[in-house]
Amino acid sequence: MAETVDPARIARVALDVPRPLFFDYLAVASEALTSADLGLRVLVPFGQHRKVGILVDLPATSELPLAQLKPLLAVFRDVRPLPGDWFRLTRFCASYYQVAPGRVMLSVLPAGLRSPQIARTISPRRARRPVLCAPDTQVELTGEQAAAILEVSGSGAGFHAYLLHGVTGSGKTEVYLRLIERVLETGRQTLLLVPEINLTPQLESRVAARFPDGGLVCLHSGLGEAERTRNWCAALSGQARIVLGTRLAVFTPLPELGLIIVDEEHDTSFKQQDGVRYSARDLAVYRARDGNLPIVLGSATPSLESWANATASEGHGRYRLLSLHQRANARASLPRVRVVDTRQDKPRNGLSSALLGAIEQRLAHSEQSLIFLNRRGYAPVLLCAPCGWTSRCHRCAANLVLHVVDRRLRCHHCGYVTAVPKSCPDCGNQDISAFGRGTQRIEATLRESFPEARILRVDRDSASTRRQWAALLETIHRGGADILVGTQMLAKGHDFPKLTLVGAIAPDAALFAADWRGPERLFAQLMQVAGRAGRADLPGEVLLQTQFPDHPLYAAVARHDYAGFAAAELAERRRAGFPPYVHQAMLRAEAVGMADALAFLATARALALADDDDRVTLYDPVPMRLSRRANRERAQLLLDSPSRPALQRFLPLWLRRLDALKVPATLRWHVEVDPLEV
DNA sequence: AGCACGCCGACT
DNA sequence: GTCGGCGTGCTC
Repeated sequence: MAETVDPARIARVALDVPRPLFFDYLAVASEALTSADLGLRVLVPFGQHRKVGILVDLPATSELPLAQLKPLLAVFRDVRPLPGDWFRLTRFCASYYQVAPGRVMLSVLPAGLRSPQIARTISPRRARRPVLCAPDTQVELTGEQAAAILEVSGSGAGFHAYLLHGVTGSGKTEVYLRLIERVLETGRQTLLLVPEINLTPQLESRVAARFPDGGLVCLHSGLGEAERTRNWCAALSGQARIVLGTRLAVFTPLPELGLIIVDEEHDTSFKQQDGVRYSARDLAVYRARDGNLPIVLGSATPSLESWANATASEGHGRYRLLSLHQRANARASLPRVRVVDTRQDKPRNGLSSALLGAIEQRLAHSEQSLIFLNRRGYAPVLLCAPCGWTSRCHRCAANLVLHVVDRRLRCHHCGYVTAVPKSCPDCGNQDISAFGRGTQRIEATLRESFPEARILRVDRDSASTRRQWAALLETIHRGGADILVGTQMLAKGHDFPKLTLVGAIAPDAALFAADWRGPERLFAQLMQVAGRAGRADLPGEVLLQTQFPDHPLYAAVARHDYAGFAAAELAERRRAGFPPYVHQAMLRAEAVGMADALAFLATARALALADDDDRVTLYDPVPMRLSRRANRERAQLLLDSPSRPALQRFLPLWLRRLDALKVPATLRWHVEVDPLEV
């Protein structure tokens, strides 16, 4: 029975619970609430506990009798209320990604504002308005850069999405900086999203250097809880003028937001992989449209989704394409890419004679080489040839990787570590051998071939902490290494002035991977790592070792032809019915037994009723590619639709039916919209 | 998600 | 007789 009372008697509160519900409380007389208080944090009794929630409404009536409502315990007024556009963003995120709104709203708050202890007073940052420093006069803009800046800043206010496609070294960052400068001049804030700040510390220092007192704050997981809270509050209060952050920063409240930039927009780390599975890039586009402001997506190798949006024929010009073809430093030319046919030039221990020769040349000239291999460890598996035993993780459907550095076998999926057996556990044979190659093994091979060279391995094992990573970077910049061996960690935007040779040892694996996004990722990786070679006045060279020297992907890399690659790949996607030509969602289940997981998915599939939209297709449940991880069996069910609205309408109806299902206690399931890993 | 309440096996 | 197993169900 609904009761009607004075408007401000009932406080509707969002809480971090998995159900799509808000909870009603009684406002206490001493704390009169008005609509100006919507967006404040409140403390409420919830079950046996107290929880922090967010005041989302002051409804006239409640679904529940008033007698069942508990009173609010406190209303926090230490920071100003969350603004209306923040509510629209979090609610859009909740509905698009099929998550409870309260979950989104509370999980994106910094920990300091989520804690149920009475919030400590948040010490204000020193309040200084930005003082703009003069633009670097040494930096001469290229014509393309100037045109891009003019187009973005000349379009006036209002929503425009731009795809800034710029080859490595073409000066995308300078374009960002000039745009930020103009936005600051108009008294508005900028949100600059980057993939992983740990990997690109130089962007942070560049922005800080350009706007030395420009109210720059960073938001990423490397910050302590207190600092993150402080920076978040500085953004909300308007003190911070530039927010530089990782995916979570897309939710930063910015009352005077005037521009959003997403750097390396193709990077998969913009997609949150657990909890609320959102794409920060896509939410950023929503946010720009909602706020009626420009957004710039920048990349040397845009995601095919964005590229399609920016290509007149495909995306009907939804995004405007801004191209930077020239390198900003005119003397620096693009590296020459050479394909090494490993059927002719058979690699010994992974390295072809062409590559060895090229490294030797660089050593003779005191230049650096980078050997790129996306495989950590010494060897991906240990093998007993006589009986066929292989080192397998007993908790995952994966091999244990041999790490020679610490004489251990490691599972890269669950973290299991064990000693290297002295003999085969099955047959006792003493002669078990390392099969395949990882970074450690290549490093060892290079030490044998070039005993006098200084070799540095850079992967998640050698740079597991921020400090180690910084130390490695410092060594590289100092010229303290002749040969770098590393994974894609090394591919991210770093300038290594003396680096003139890049060798990709085994790119073929990704070429025929089960994942249809493999080629897109491989192309981006190769372009990115190739971009490390030959800056300044030293010409660079890239060697790709492959058994398929005529493959169009490598030919496109050699021509530095992103557009050609993208057109071919999009044609293939269209033919095969993959995104961006269909929209996908993935229902995933994990349980102790595979049968439980598959049975749940089969039931779920049957719950799609005949009267549901027939433009939504549900495929058969299948075990995931890594079907067992950390002793949990995993399976998934793919859904797709040529119509995004049709899929969006179907999902909540369907998920409500799934919620009502009784499932085994150990079974966990979730749905992911726009999944990246299929 | 927590964290209750709620009905069946081995212990003092 | 009780302690406690974790199977369902609610939290305004």
